[in-house]
Amino acid sequence: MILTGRFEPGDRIPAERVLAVELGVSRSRLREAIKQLSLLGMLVSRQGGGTYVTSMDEVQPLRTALAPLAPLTAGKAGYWRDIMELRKSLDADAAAFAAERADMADKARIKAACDACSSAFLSESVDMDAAPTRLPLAKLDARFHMSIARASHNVVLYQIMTGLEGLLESSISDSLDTLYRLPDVPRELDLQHRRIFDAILAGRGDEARAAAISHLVFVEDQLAAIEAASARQRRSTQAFDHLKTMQEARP
Amino acid sequence: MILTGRFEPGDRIPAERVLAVELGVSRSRLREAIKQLSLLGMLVSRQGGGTYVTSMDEVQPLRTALAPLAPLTAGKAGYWRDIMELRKSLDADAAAFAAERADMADKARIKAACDACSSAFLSESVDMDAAPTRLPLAKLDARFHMSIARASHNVVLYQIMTGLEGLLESSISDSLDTLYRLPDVPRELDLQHRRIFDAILAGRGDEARAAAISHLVFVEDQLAAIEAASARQRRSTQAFDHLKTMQEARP
DNA sequence: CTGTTTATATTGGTATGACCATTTATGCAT
DNA sequence: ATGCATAAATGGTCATACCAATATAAACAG
Repeated sequence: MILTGRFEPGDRIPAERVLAVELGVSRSRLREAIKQLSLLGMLVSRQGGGTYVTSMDEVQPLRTALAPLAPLTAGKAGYWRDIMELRKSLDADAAAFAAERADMADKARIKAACDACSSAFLSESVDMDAAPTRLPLAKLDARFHMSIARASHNVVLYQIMTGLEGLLESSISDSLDTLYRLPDVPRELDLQHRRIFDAILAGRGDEARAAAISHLVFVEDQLAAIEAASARQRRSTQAFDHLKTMQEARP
Repeated sequence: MILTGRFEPGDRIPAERVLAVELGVSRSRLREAIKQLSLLGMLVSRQGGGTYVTSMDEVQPLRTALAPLAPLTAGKAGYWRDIMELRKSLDADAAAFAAERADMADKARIKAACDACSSAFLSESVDMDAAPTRLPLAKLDARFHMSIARASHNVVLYQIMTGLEGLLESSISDSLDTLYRLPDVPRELDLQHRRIFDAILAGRGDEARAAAISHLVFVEDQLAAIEAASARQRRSTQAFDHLKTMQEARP
């Protein structure tokens, strides 16, 4: 029905009880179908409010479809390395395409996201936990990259990068939080962001690509260092526990 | 429960009526949850048989999750161009990583897929519709690229490429079928495949990357030509119909 | 007449019980 | 032990009722 145009994005579909009799099925069966479409992000239900057709422009099937799978990857070491490995290519493409195709609205969005990152990154050092309304730094950073992906005018690329972002976040949210609290890292990240943004603004695709790659390499290295440190910490703790157990066992 | 290891891949989970009381929810609610996990490919139900946990090794969440969404992309022109644009990067990465990391089993799989393509491509010209058991050429071609993706040892890359393959197929299956029936195209495709395979076998990453890119560019060009031709055909047919209508209207 | 508050109706979320179709297990006769 | 018919188990569907959140309509105060 959505495909045939009976329901436009944003429309509210008939109530379950109504649609069920219209389709000649029970409400249970209809609900199971709606659940599936909701999982794909095509429908969204609000209790008491109704069920609405998602705007296809902003449907993010990858993200929504992958979300329930995230726990599977939480534990896996190396999973985030796979993601970052891909992002080096995808972000590079996105930056290059954005440099070639971004219109004024795109550039404005990128600038806004970049500025938001700057102010957050640079003010973080002075007033630590200031406004609770402010988004987490990781979210702002992700938003900047997503604005570039959107400016690439490649919907598949945009959706995949959105999905990967969600996966990465659920995979190593702790390390991501740590990343922005390292000394001098926010300043460096902001510099790299500006370099990418300037290249896109100037329409220099190759330069944007190179800047994106070096940015991702930097982030990857930092994350690797954080992971290694936390692993070292774990081993140390375990060793200490072991030692304590031995001492207690010998009173 | 799957994550905590209570249910191993291949196990049969308790009956709905049993599991529902164990979890303290109604059977309807449990069924909706099972439907979602089934959509993700983690569970598979057989009426009368039971519900089983899918082997996580071969779970292809993207493909299964995106399948219902495919019709949305069928009509959109330019959608396949977005996909191909990405594949140029992803296939290049996959080939390069495969050249660096493929073990003997990987190489054997790639060789098998490549040989299957060769025999199918080259025999097609002599005996058209020979064995009905033989897979469509597009499937064989896709399998070759997937074997490379798997050899990259990057599970995220593998899943994304699998998903994109399914999307591309459902997006322009007609044009894909036409592609392998063009004169001299199968021979050229096979040559390019062999070039990629040889580079991977020899462990030359850069060469594999370059071969993959030029291969994708070739395919993209051919598909563009096919699409353009079919569009021309459509316009011509419409014009003819219009003409006929005018003539019939003036008896 | 207007804006606010309250009451009612609508709607999604859940629970329960029943029945059907298919598969699997059981038991009987050979 | 084997083969077949019957019974049990299991997923698929339907119908009904009730709960919770929301939206709409009615009532009310200004």
